[in-house]
Parts: sequence; structure tokens; C-alpha cells
Amino acid sequence: MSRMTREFFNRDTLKVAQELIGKLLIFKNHTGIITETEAYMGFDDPASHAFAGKTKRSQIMFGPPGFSYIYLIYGMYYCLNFVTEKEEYPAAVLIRGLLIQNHEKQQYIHLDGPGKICRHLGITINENGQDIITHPEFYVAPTRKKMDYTAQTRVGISKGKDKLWRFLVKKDQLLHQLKL
DNA sequence: ACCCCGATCGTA
DNA sequence: ACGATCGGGGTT
Repeated sequence: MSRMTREFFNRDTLKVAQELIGKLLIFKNHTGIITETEAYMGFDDPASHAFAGKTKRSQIMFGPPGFSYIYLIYGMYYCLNFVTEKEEYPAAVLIRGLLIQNHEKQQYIHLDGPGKICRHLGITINENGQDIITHPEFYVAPTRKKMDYTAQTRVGISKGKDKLWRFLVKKDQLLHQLKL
């Protein structure tokens, strides 16, 4: 199966975040369509974990593109990101929505929220720092589907609220996928 | 050692 | 509207 290359992630983070919408996320025996993303990038984004500089946690964001960045939030939930842009420029895309089909394939489940996605797929801190360009069972793959999306302000942050760096599929597009 | 807070979620 | 739950990062 074809997959996204390192060059796909080695680009402007807003572009990557937008183009990840509608792509497939594969993790072990799970496959889902990405329906929502958020961009965190650069040295001047107060909502980014990299805003405080390079630390033990954020150093992965300063590394090369195409690696997973996973962190624990609120002591309970893991969030999945993919590192973007060239090395030394801190940036990543948070995966916030995933459309998956259950084993009976009769219906879709929409995982709306980064914590729900990791909980359902079984992604923990153990998957932090994985190379999703070469990993055999953890990567992003292209699809034929083209899904329209909208830009909104990012969720759950106290600073950087002005930026429209959240991207999510339009409601009718999602309903179409859900076959409702 | 201590303190504050957080890229969330389920329940009320 | 609120509590759960704990690691990260800054300060003492």
C-alpha cells in the first residue's frame, strides 16, 4: 500500500494539516479517515509545546518531519501528532478526528477528539518518536476521496486563540461518509 | 521540593 | 459547569 513520504510532511504545516484531511491513518490493525487536524508551529505560537524552547518533551517537534509526537494531557489522555517541516523548525499537526468502521463494517464510528482516537487505537507514549515514513504498521496513506473542510480556531488553548489553524471536514461531507 | 497548569473527556 | 489525574516546566 502506498503511503505519504517524508517530503509530504517536510512542508508548510498549515498545508500539511489541510491535506491530512481525508487521508488514511493506519496503526496496527486499525484504519481510519482523518477528519480533523490542528497546526502548532514555529517559535511565536504561544499554544505550541515548542514555545518554551527545546525541552525533553518538545525536542521531537524540532526534529525531522515524518515522526510521531505523542504526549499525555490532563494526566489521562494521549494526543497524536505528526512532526512537520525541516529540522530545527518546531512544528506538528495534531490529529483530532478519525472516521473508522467497526469490524462488522456495517457502520462508521466518528472518534471526535484526540484523546478518544488514542484510547480507541491503543496509542500511548510508547509510540512517541516513531518514524511513520518507514514504520511497517504506523503510517498515513493517500485516498481518492476529496473532502471539503473549514478552518476554525483551535480548541482547548488559552493563548493563540486568534489563529484559524483548526481544520475539519464539513458536516455534510462527514454525513455523506457516514452514509446517513 | 513545590507549585501551577494543561493541544481532554464524561458526567451533571 | 466541574472534577479526574499526573507529567512538564519553571521557580525556590
